[in-house]
Parts: sequence; C-alpha cells; structure tokens
Amino acid sequence: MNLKELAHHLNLSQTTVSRALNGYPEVKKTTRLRVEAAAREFNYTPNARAKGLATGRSMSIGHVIPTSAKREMVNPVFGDFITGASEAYVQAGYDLVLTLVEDGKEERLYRNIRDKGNVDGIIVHSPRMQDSRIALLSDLGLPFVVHGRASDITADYSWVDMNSRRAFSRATAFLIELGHRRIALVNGLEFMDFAFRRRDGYLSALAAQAITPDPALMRAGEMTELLGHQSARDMLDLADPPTAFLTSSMVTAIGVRRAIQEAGLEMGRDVSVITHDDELSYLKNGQDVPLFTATRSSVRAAGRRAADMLLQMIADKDCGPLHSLLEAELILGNSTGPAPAADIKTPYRQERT
Amino acid sequence: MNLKELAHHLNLSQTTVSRALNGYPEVKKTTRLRVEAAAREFNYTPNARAKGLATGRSMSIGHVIPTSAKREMVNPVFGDFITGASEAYVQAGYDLVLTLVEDGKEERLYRNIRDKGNVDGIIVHSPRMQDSRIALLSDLGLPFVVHGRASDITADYSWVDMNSRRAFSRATAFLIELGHRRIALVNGLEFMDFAFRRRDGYLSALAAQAITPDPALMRAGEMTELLGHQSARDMLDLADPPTAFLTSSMVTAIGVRRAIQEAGLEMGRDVSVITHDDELSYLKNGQDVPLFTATRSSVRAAGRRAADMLLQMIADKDCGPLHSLLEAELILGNSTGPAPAADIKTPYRQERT
DNA sequence: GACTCATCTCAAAGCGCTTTGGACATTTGC
DNA sequence: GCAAATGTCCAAAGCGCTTTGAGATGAGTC
Repeated sequence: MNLKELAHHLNLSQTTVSRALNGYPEVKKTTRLRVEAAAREFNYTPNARAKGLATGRSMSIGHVIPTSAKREMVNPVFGDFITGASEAYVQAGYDLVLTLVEDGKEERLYRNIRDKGNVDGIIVHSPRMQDSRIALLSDLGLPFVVHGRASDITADYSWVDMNSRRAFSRATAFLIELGHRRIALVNGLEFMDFAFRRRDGYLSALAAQAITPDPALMRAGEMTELLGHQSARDMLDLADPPTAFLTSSMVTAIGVRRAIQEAGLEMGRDVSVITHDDELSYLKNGQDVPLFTATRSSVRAAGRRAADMLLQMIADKDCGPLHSLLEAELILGNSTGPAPAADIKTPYRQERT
Repeated sequence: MNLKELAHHLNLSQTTVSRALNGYPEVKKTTRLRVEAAAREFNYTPNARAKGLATGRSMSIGHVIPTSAKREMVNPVFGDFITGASEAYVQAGYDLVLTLVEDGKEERLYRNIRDKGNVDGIIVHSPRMQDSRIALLSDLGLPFVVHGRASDITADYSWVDMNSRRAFSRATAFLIELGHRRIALVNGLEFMDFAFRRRDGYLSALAAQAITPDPALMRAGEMTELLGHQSARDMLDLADPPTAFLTSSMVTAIGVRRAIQEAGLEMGRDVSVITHDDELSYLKNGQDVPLFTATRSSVRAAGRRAADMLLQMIADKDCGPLHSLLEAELILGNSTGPAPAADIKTPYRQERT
C-alpha cells in the first residue's frame, strides 16, 4: 500500500493524506482521523527512500568504526555503545547504519558517505591522538560526534568522552595512599587517544607524590586477556616487582589476575589491581562486592549521550559543537589492599576528590 | 555534483552518463572513458536514495538483534559476526543497517522494515527454539538468513549455524574418555536454540556411555563470568562434585576457572574444563598452547558466510533456501586432563569423529 | 449581496536517479 | 544500391513521497 493507493481509497488527494499523516494543521480533524484510521488499517508505512528523496533527509545515522587488517579486533565496547545509541534512535525514528572501514581508506569513504546521502550524521569511533577524520568531516559539512577526543586537534568539534585522565589519576593516587610505590600500568594502544590520557593521568598522580615512573612497569597493547597475563607475568618476574596494577579494561584485568595466581600470589592481599570498567553487559564486575576495584563509566550511557547530541545537532544546525565529559566513579572492590608490609612507607596523605 | 550537472558539463544526456557509469553496452568506448574521467574528477557519487527509488533496491542489509528490557545484554559475539558480514557487504557495495528490537515488538518492526523498504534483506540473530520471526519473515517475502536455527520450526528457511550438538557431544565424549564421570554443563539460556542443541549433544554423549545426567550439574543462564563462577562454586561444594566442566563461552569459562582456583584446586589437573570458543577477536584463547581445551568455530566466519548467502539470495530470488552447517574443531589446551585418580574408572573406548 | 477571511483540499512540480521507446547515423547483407 | 541491422545517443516517464501555489467552499462582515 503506497500513498497514492491510500489516497485513492480515501477519495482524497495525496497531498491531504500526506499532510494528515505528518501533522500539518491545514487538515480538518475528522479528515485526519479518517486518514489515520485507514493508514492503520492497511498498515501503511511510507517508503523511506522516497520520503528521503523528497525531504532531503535520510533519517539514519552512520557509525563508522575503524578496523585494520593487522590488528583486526572489533572493540568489544562497541556493542554496548550501540545499544545506548539505539535507544535514542528508536525514539527519534532514526536508523543506524554501520560501516567498518580499514585504516587509511577513510577519506574516500567519508566523502562517499556524504555524497551517497544515506546518513544525516555520523558517530566517529576510536579517535587517535591526531585524527585526520575530524578535519575531514568538518570540511564535509556532515554533522558528527566523536566518541572520545583527539588530543592533538585544536579545532572545536563535538565529542562525548570519559574523563580518562582524572579517572586514572584518582586510581593511581588511591594506590599510592594504600602504600604502593611500584605501580604498573597495563594500557591500551597509546596512539589511541583514551589510552594516552590514561597514561597521562597515571603519570601525573605519580609525579604528585614524586614517584619516578619506571618504564619497566608500563605496557601498552590491544586490550586482551593475553596482554594482561603476559605483562603481569613479566613484571612479577622482575627483581623489583610491582605491588599494584592499573589496567585499562576488565578483560586485561582478568589476564593480570591469572598471572598473579600463577605466581602463587593473592590478588587484593599480595598484589592490588584496579581496572577500568566500561560496565559491559556481559562482563559485570562481580555483584554485591565488585571483584575488581575499578574506575567505572558506562559506555552504554556514553552511546546514548552521543546519539542525543548528534540528533540535536541535526535538528538545529546552528547549535554549535557540543561536548560532554563523563566522570568515572571509583568503586571499591576486593582487588585492592594496603601494600605488603615490606614495601610500606608512610604515604603523604592526599585528599581524594 | 549530481547526475544532471555532470551530464550538462559533459554535453551529454543523463541517460548516456548513467549508462556509461553503470556499464551498459550502448555507449561508445571513448564516451564512456570521458564520462568516467569526469566522474572521478568531480568526485561524483550517485545519491543512494534516488538510486534506490529508481531501482527499487536499497543496497543495504538489515541486521535485527533482539534485546529485552530484562536481560539487557548485547551478545558479545555480535561485533565479530558483523565484522565478518561487513567484508561481504563492502565487496558487494552494500550497507549494513542495524536495528535493536525489544522482545515482543518484533512483528510490527519487521513489517515496518519491509514497507519502509530500506533494506533488501535481513539477517536474523539469536533464534529461539520456536521463533515466530521465521514464519513472519517468510510471509513478508523479504529474503532473510538466520544465524542459528529454530529447532521447533519445520518449514524450510535459510540459515548458517554451527553444529552445536556435535561439538558438545564430542567434547563430552572426550571428557568421558579421560575418565570423567561427573561432568557439569554451564550453558547459555536454554530457550535459545544453540543452547538447547548444546545440552542435547552433552546428554547424548552421556547416554552413549550410560551415564545418568545429574540435574545438579546442569546450569543455564546469561553467559557471563558470574554465571560461570557461581555455578562452579556451588557445584564444587557438592558432596559429589564434578571433575569436569563444559561451558558455553570463554567468558563463562573464565568464571569457572576463578571458582576452581578459589576452591584451591588446579584447572587441568584437579578439574578439567572445556569451553566453546567463538574466536572473538578480543578474547583469544591463549597463544601457542590454548588456555582452554575448546570446541572452536569462528563466529566471524559465520558472519561472512551468512552475508554471502543472503547476497546470493537477493541476486537470485529463486535460489531457494540455503543452509550452511559449520563444524567446530576440538582443540586441545591446558585445561583438561585425566580424571583424578579416585574417580578413574576404565572408560569404554569410543571412536571420536 | 458583495466582500473578505479561514478552512480545507488539490494539481503539479520536484527530489536524483534508471529505464523505456524512439531518433538518427552508420554498417552490413544481399 | 536498398533494406535491414547495428551503434550511439536522447527525451521523457516513472519510482513514492513532500511541498508549493492556488482553487473551492462556507462563514462572517459591511
């Protein structure tokens, strides 16, 4: 059933039916009700392509996620982010179109996306520190929101991000307060902006207590279980091993825990661990008492926020770049405790904020 | 730059330009080259909505994934599946549109999707044992491929699935061969078809050796780390605890491992574990020697396969329902070993296939 | 009764593309 | 040499919708 048929059936013009359905005022109330009833009865749904062609809007949002042939990992965070964003899209009647793109082929792709015209806006995932996509998209004139930021970019653009620096600096300060001095960082790939910020937070907290960072205690890589395991195993083997670990993801933390156990140590007593917890739906951090002490920020909420922002920008072209900085909570779990006796030095008491 | 402008610029009609670009034969070679050069020069990309309207095809595929307000978990397998499917779509010039739908609202949604006309086909995720979506989609006349099967549906439809029953029956048989008799199953939700099949495989292997299944050793739930942990903890507490676990996902297996360690036991020596490994990109099962003995089947490959099938069905309406059954490998890792001495009974030797 | 307003409705243009049904020129077949 | 076939191009219709500009209709005003 299309508009023409529906109109004919109702003995009305397409114009009137269209207006009735789209809430225009110049339609008599009784007519409108009659039209709506018929539309329901015949299960009429306007053809999206035709509607899009006529209105110039596609009612869908593009999510572009980068992949690379080498590190061919799909960020596990993605599913939850999408779930959050979807809530907003469903409410607003938007669709979500997903595009995976190999590193490097991005310029052509974004241009294509714009010219094809099948999305009204874009969500950019996984920004690097300097990310050419941002300038490109600004040029293209397609509304976009970045999930994360790009530290090296000075131009203004819209983003939603977690305060990674603050979260990791708080976590580090907390470990220091517990008496830890040898604190290891198992980070994500540090050309990714979020990972860079996390390290920055970690270093700043060390510096605040005049602790010299030890390169041997810093590792970065794809945030897999293996990375956590290997890093922790190697570090625990050092002559002067760490008494605490800070990791960038739950999966990595699980690897760290494995290495700790294999070393015959107990997490939370012999070695402390703090991880970042994205609140992924399939990786809950314990139930009553969290398994891991963690900096926690829901990536699903971030997705929701980003989508809301983008929709707002589409509705109001001039609302200018929007920003949203989400603060992570520091939640206490069973994986942290005072530094083992041998290592305890009275820490400078520090106000936690 | 649109077709009209491009045509005008070239002093040609839209017809000719369109034909030149779409490879129709009735265009002189030199004209075609001239057109192609200009298209490249001006970065011409046809508008997808207009093209879709004219051709009646949208050049995109819908992925519909069910969520429920209650168990609001996004299947972590999803990211990898999509990655596989994307490979096919990119090659064929298709887009992927993603829709999350709450349980129950599906009928209306699928009908809408068809009438909106913004996808040419659908991939159905996470089928239940009896799944109304399949009959519905058949009625709607929209090509679709199911990732998984629905045991209670007799009608023919297209699917890609892993041979869950065989995989779990082999895994169970292998454990029996190692001397295990008390074998626990920590499964996914059993109204999900794949989980049902896995239990079926498990039970059949037990039955083949005349081992009576013990309800106390069977658990099902969302495949989280917590499920694995709680199930294993409870079971290891039994008077007659299991000596081996079969779990439906890596994440769950990690929870089982945790419980084993907390019980002061060693995985692979005191207690054996076999898990199913979807080869998720962020959850590699060890490196040289796998951490877990596992039934392994790449969900990414399944995605690729499903997408290829769907594209074929779209290209050739009459190619009829297609099926693809993927066999899982049984790979040996460090998590299995002979049943502890006390429990060893000489097993009937069984041919593994 | 002639006038203006509202109110309601419609025909038709247009969104950017494909595709049908020729038109015209050039070859080919006999 | 002429009809038929072929090669190359175009004008125009149509995909299903929205939206413009204007035409009816009836109520209110002088």
